[in-house]
Amino acid sequence: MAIQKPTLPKGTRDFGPLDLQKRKSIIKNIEDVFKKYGFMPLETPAMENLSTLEGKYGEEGDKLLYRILNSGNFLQSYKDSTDYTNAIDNIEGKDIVKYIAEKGLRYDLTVPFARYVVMNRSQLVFPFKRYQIQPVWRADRPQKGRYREFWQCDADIVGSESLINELDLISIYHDVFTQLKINYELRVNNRKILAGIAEVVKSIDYITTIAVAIDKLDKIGEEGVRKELAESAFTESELNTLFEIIKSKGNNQFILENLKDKLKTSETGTKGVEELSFLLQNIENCNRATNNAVNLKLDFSLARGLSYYTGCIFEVTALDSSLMSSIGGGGRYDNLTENFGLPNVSGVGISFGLDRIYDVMEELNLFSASIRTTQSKILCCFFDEKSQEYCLPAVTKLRAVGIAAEIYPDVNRKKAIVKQLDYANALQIPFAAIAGENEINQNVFTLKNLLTGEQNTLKLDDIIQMLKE
RNA sequence: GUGGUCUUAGCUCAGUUGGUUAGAGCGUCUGAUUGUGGUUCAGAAGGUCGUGGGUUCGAGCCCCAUAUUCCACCCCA
Repeated sequence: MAIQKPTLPKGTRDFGPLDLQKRKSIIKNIEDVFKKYGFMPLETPAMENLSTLEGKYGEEGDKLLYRILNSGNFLQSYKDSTDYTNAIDNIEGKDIVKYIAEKGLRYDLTVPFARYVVMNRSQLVFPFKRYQIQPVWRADRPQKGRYREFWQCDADIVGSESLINELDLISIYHDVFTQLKINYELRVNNRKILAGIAEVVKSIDYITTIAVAIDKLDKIGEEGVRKELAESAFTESELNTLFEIIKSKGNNQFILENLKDKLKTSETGTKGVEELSFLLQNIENCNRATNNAVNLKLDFSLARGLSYYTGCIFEVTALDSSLMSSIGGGGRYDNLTENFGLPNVSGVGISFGLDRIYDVMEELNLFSASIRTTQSKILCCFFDEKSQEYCLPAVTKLRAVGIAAEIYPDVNRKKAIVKQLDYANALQIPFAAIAGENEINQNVFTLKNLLTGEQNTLKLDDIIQMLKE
C-alpha cells in the first residue's frame, strides 16, 4: 500500500507547544478581564441541531455552515421521501440536506448562548452575564486572517436593556487591548441610526440595501457606493441626502448634533442618536475619573455584525497591523431568544477573535520573550545509572516544593552530559544540576546557569532556596 | 461560490531557451573534546522535484487534470 503524506483539512492548523503558550497567554488575559466584570463561564457543544443554527446568520451564513452527516443508513429517509421520487426535479440536490443531516458545527457563540438561555431560563439569574471561549467553524475560503476553525472569546449580557452594559463592554475592549499592548480602534454605530437614515433617505425597507452598500465605502469609495445604490433605484437627490448624512466631519459631539438634526423626522433614528450620545457622555465622565483614554470612533457606514443585531454595533481593528479585518466585534440583539420561544429578552455582547489577535501580536512582536515551550526550571543531569539514581530523590523534592524539574530518562554511555545539556538548551531550561562521582561523595550538585555558563557546587536545599526566589 | 498564486532535502530557498549524476544556507548526525550545552573547525547522511496523466530522443522546467499554500472578491472574528 502506498504511503500517503498526512495533511490537514483546508483552513485548520495544529498549534505546537510554543503557539499554544502564546494563545493561552492571550486567553488568560481576556478571561481575567471578563471575570473582573462579573461574567460567568459557559461552554456549549461543538455541534448544534441545524434547526438551532439555520436562518440566524442570513443567507450567506447558512451557506457557510458545516453540516454533519447523519450516522448509519442516512440515505434511507431520503429514499423514503417524495423528494426522492421527484429527484429529477431537484438535480442540484439542495433538498437532500434536510434528510441526511440534522446537526451542524456551531458558527458562532452567540446563537448557542441564546439557545442555552432559553433552555435554562428558570435557573438563571438575570441579567445573566456569561463569557465563552471556544472554537467555531465556518466553511469559508481561507485567506489572510481567515480560518475555517477559529476561536472566539465572547462576553454577553442578556435580560437587560440598559446601556450601562454597552459601557462595560467598551471598557472590556479597552482593558484587554491595553494589556495586550495592541493599538486599536473601536468603531461604533447603531442599527437604529441606519434605520433612521433609510427612513429619511428613502424608506425603511431599504435599510439592508443601504447598509450593505455603505459598508463598502472604505473599499469602493463614494462613487462605487453611488453606483451600487443607483442600480437599486436610488435617485440622485436621495443619494445626495445619504452622503450629506454619513459624511459629516468634526468631533464626535458635533457629528452627533448634526445627525440628530438630520434624523429628527425619524423616531427610531432619533433613539439611535440618543443612545450613542449617552455612551459618549459617560465614557468621557469615566475617562476623567480614571485618566483612561477610552475612545470611540463614530462610523455610520459600519453595518457589519450578523443579521440579528438591532441596536449598537461594534467593530475593532488593530491600528499598526497589516491585517485590515476586524479583531473583535459585537452589538445588541433584541430578538435572538425570540426565535427559540422567549420574547422580550434583550441581549448585548462582544467577541474577540483570538486567531487574528494572535496574528497581530506575532506580526508586531508583542509576545513576551519569556514565553517558552516548557515551564521546566531545572534539568538534573548525570553520567551513568548510579548518578541517575542519585538524582531521582532530588527531582522528586524539587517538584514537591513546586519547582518544575526534569530528569533525562535515558542513560547514554557516551556523551551523556552533552546530550542532556543539548536537551536543556533546546528547551531553554535555565538551570542544570549535574551529579557524578564527585557530587555523590560530597552529597551536593554542580548547579550550572545555562544562560551565563556560570556554575557552583551547592547542596540541594540551597538550590531549592535559590530557585524559589 | 468567483478569480489569481504557490508547491524542489527536516526548514528557508536557488535551479539558465527543455540537455550528463538537481544545489546552497540553516538544522540533524559523527568526530576534534572519555565530566559540560549554547561559540569554532572537519566530515557525513538526507530528494519518486505535491500527485496523476500527456508532449518529447530527453521534463524540476512545456500541456491537461487534481490536491495544497497564500492572496483578492463575496462575507466575516
